[in-house]
Amino acid sequence: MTIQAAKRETIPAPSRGEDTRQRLIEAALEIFAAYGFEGASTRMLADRAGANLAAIPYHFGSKEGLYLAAAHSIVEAAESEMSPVIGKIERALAQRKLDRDAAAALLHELLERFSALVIGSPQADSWSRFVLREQLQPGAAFEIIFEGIMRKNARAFTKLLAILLKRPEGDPRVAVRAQTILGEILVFHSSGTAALRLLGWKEFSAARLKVIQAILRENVDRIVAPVK
Amino acid sequence: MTIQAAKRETIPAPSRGEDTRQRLIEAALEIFAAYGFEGASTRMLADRAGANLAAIPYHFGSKEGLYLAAAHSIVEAAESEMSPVIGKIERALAQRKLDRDAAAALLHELLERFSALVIGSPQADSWSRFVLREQLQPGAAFEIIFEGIMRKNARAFTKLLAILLKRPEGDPRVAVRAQTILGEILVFHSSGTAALRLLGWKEFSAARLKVIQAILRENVDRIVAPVK
DNA sequence: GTCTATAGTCGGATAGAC
DNA sequence: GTCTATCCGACTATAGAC
Repeated sequence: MTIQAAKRETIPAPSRGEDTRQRLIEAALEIFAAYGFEGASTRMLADRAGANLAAIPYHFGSKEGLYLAAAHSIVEAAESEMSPVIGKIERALAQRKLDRDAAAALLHELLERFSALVIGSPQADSWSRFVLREQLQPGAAFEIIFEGIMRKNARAFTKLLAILLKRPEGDPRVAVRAQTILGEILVFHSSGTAALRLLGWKEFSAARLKVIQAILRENVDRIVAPVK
Repeated sequence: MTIQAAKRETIPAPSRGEDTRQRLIEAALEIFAAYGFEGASTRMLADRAGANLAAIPYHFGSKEGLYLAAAHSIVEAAESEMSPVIGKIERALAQRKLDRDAAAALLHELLERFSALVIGSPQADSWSRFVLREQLQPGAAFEIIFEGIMRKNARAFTKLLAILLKRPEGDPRVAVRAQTILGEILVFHSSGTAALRLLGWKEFSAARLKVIQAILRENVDRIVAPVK
């Protein structure tokens, strides 16, 4: 193995420019999520990244270019986080007719992973807020995120749900129900401030995430339970 | 009855200043909801209200003063919309021990009213977005809204839920479940853009609100159903 | 690639006539 | 109370030295 080949396999030593670029994207995720596009100034962004103001137009063309680059980085991160479960579900759906128990197990795994991502991980806090803001005022970044993550995940989720509810996949009632279940998770972010206050909590610790996940699981089991 | 007394009972002829003030608040609800505090400019606000730029500092002291006045107006509107149900629930809780069926009926009424408010009414669209943005970045307006509406409504909701779940009111598992159920409704706003696309809908029409409400009701009934 | 300096724009708020 | 005109600060983007 040549030194060149070895280098390609390990983390490549980032050039100075590439490093600045990366730090700017990380700063952008935090700052845009916290203050919104207009609320964030290029000075804030550069300061947080430890970079120069002029580095933004240099690397990304404009403030908006940096914003879109941040959206892309969310897609990449969410993709790598969710793709193991999504892949497993897609393979299961393609290969054989899923029975109830197998479908329920996959559904639980999907929701647990998703709730941990949305509620638990401190890094994902910025992602959720960024996405939430973009939904409030959808622009080019919304297209990137919707096509990059949401469509594929929702599709896998809806298919599993259709099996459990014994309804055709295209039934709008299945899709609506999928949204309501996702809402049970997302509320802890979109209304997180109010939720924490009403619960008398200071933050969503790991222990509390477990409490939430247990209830989410119970709710879902009851919602998809066969009618007797 | 004197003319003066008659005037007091009908809508009072608004003075020119009071009228401008009111139009500015209405514009503020729309514009701040759509673009956020920083994204909205005083020029946009004045134009939408058909008022002069200088009217904002004159009537409200500053752009922020107008923002807080808009928050207050949301509290008043939500109060008048929800208070009939909330009052009914509070009276029922105070006067007698509620049985399951009565509690369930009140819960359905509360959720139906709330979902119609959040998803259905076109005016409420601005309110929800305004509140959502304020949760993303809580400031003085959040206090006004939280203390003015959220606490009282959540309290009534949680008490009903505690009865149906046969658990003490203070049980965090009851409060968490309350949040998840609210999430089923709120998701159609906070993630409305994505939800509409995934459902293949253009907007939430009255007929579609009915579909959503039917599913919400079914979900809630299953969630609070007694364990067999 | 990174820096300083600055151009050019737009924002919120004010002054003062009416 | 309402208007026009204007100030002043903050912003994004660029130019050009290093």
